[in-house]
Amino acid sequence: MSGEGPFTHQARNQRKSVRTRARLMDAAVEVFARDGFEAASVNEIARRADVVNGTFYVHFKDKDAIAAEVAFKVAYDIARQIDGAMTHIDNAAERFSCATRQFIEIACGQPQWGWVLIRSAGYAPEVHRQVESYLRTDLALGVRQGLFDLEIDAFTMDTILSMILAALAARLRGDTGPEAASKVSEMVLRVLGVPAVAAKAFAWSPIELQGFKIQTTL
Amino acid sequence: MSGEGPFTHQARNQRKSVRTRARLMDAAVEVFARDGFEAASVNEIARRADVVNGTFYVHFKDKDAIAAEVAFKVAYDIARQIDGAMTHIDNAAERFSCATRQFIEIACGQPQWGWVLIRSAGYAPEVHRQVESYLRTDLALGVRQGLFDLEIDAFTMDTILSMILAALAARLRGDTGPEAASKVSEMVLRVLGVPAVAAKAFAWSPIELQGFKIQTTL
Amino acid sequence: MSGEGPFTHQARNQRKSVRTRARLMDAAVEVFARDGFEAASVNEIARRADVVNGTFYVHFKDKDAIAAEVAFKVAYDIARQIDGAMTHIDNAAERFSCATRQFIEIACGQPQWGWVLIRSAGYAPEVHRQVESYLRTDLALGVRQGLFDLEIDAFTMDTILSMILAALAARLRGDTGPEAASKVSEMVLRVLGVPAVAAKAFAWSPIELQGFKIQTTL
Amino acid sequence: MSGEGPFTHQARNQRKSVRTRARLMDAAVEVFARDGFEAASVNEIARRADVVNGTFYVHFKDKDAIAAEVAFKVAYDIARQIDGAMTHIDNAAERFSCATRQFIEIACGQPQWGWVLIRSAGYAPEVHRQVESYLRTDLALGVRQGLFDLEIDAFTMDTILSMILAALAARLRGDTGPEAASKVSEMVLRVLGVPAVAAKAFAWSPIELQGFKIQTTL
DNA sequence: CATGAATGAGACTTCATTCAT
DNA sequence: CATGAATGAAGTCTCATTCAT
Repeated sequence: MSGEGPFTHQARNQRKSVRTRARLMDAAVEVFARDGFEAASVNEIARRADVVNGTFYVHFKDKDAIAAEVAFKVAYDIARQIDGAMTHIDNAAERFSCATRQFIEIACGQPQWGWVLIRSAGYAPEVHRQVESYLRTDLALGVRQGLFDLEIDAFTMDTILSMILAALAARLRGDTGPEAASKVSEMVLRVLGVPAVAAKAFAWSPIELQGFKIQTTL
Repeated sequence: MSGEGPFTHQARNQRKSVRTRARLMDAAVEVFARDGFEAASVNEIARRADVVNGTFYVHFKDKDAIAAEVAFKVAYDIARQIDGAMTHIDNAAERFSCATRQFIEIACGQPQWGWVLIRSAGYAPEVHRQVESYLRTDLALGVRQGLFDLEIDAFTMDTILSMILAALAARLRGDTGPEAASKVSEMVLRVLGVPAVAAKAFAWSPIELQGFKIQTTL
Repeated sequence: MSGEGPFTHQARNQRKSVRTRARLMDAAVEVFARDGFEAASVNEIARRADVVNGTFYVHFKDKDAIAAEVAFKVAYDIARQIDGAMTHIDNAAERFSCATRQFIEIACGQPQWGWVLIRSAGYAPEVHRQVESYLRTDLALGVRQGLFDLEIDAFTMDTILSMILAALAARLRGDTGPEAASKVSEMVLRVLGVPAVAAKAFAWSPIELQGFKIQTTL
Repeated sequence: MSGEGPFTHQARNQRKSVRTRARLMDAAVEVFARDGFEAASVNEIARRADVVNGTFYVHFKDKDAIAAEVAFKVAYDIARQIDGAMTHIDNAAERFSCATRQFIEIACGQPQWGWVLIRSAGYAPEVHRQVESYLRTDLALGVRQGLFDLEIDAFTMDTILSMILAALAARLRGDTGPEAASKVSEMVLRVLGVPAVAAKAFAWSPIELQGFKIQTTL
């Protein structure tokens, strides 16, 4: 067991079964992040959780089960934190920019969670759909506010999400610095029809990136 | 062997060794496209190529080797064809739009090649870099022509490529129709700073999509 | 727990420990009957008994222990009931025919018990020996009465028992109807030396098949 | 590898693949005979055949596949040998008695093959059906010859086969001596309606039990 | 070159059983 | 007594890879 992951931390005062389950989930995050779903092995997850092979199956039916649960929890927690921190922002462009930048920074702060989000597309597509639904709310708002002039359909959502995830991946790979979040925000705002100058302003405005800790819900 | 794939076709008059190699590559395209790199098995590739598994290793060092070669060839051939068909276009926005739309349509016409391109990110990153270098030429041209106002750096390239591949994937999944190519072209042109009206014009202008056949080079 | 099995029924007014044990035995009957001894799992037995797997080992040393006990009780109860219902019959051929036919019908009425009897040969051979000892009494009587002319040794017993169990299995599989009991009775009586006409008469005489309920003894 | 089994012997001059396959089949006979189908493990079969685990799957799809093939070959070879040795016998009672006695003795001479035949009921029912079909020919002949007066239906066949296999099992367990074959022949002939004296005569007549070697066909 | 049998590591999964609570 | 989490051995099966022919 390499330290204590977020799930384990959250479960520290619960009964043993819950703690073991949490250790398995933290281990799964690490393994899925590093190897991807296909190459990840239940054995490796169990080893990292410091339990024997068979214990895994006491808690999860199979690899798919833990993968889905992990991906969902990761997405949910990040989304919830971002959302909670933006209740006071009304302008859709600002909301979008803020959410995107926070999303990327939070995910970078916990690189394994970031990779899980990126890779979950293959095995837990509902996670991306959930992220899209969060995004879509603000984009639709922007259309109503007259800020955006692009039709927000499934294809648009898909494309925009792929831009954000590409930026996240570049950050996680170390190919780019923290400016990536603003860069991709600016690019998306341009796509949405925000004039170049305004797009730059929204995307690069100083925001207070809350030093969110990953705080899981079980 | 299910018919004759592009590589096999190209090798039809060569000596046996070359033909076997080509059959293995066609088989690999099918298998990687269908199963992805991890889930693909050498045995399955060999079976589809109508050779025994040992023969595989006469021609390729391992699974990674054939994967890289296949992805590279696929990307190279598609890029070369697109490029060759655009020698007469000077306007960078027009070139980009044309290239993107043709790229997507060609890849859709040979869905397995399309999937290989998308999935190769994981196991043959140099393929994406090559595609990017093709794109970059036109984007840099656009900047020189004063059409684009975005700095064309590695991050920008990466993001734009992810948009195009997202559109291709949506097409291949059947989530969208042929309009996806123009849609994503328009979105990228907006990103690049082309005014909305002009972006729409470039992206949706009728072009003659050459009925390119996949024609491989060995 | 699917309803209430015979053992559970019998234990309904006893203290909890006894009831748990009975539930495990009823569950074991179901599982052994359905899956056979090898394929049966303690986990499955416990699940059906609505206890956790650890509880199993409070009551039984291992799988063999419950298997033996279940098989023994099943055989004992059926035999006792048949025997009790024949106190008024003196003729050995009639006794045999009656016992065989009732045995098969009772076991068919509770198919799981039937399968346990058949399959117990593999893991609880003493059960068959017990059934044989019941049979042997009547066959020896028949010899003394001059009805049977076959030496009643262990081999004979074994063969006759296999005939009866084959008939029971055919009934349980649904390969044959209720006439199987009389058919096999007739066949055995022929083996024992009863003239064909008499054998037929004994085997097919109407008897009142008591609607025995399975009533267990703990 | 404990010596050389019949299949291996037969394959001794064939190419390696055939020999390995034969070794696996001989090993499977041993393991199925000793443990039964359920308890038999592919690992154990491979170990006895002196090949590694994975080699098993080069030759057989799974445990069912080798079990079915082994059971079928065993039954076929024994039946063929018995049949070939009785071309000169016309009387059905004599044929039946001879076949039964030879069957038991041959199977006893290769105890593992005997156990496979007995146990194959559970996993390769077609084997028993095949044996029955051999038997049925002679029984039907007996009816036509006026020797037997019992209707030869599926249930009758099933019961008679169970008698013969019970005798074989008793022999294999060592519960009885060579007289078991004649004893069970006599019992079956009585079932079939042959008068007691004649049944004894047929069943105990001296026959020359060919010292058949198990000789397999691949 | 091509064959194809063999390998052996390793993946997934089940299960009888133990033991601290 | 009952719980139920944990164990670890064992089993099934796949697969990349090697090598003698």
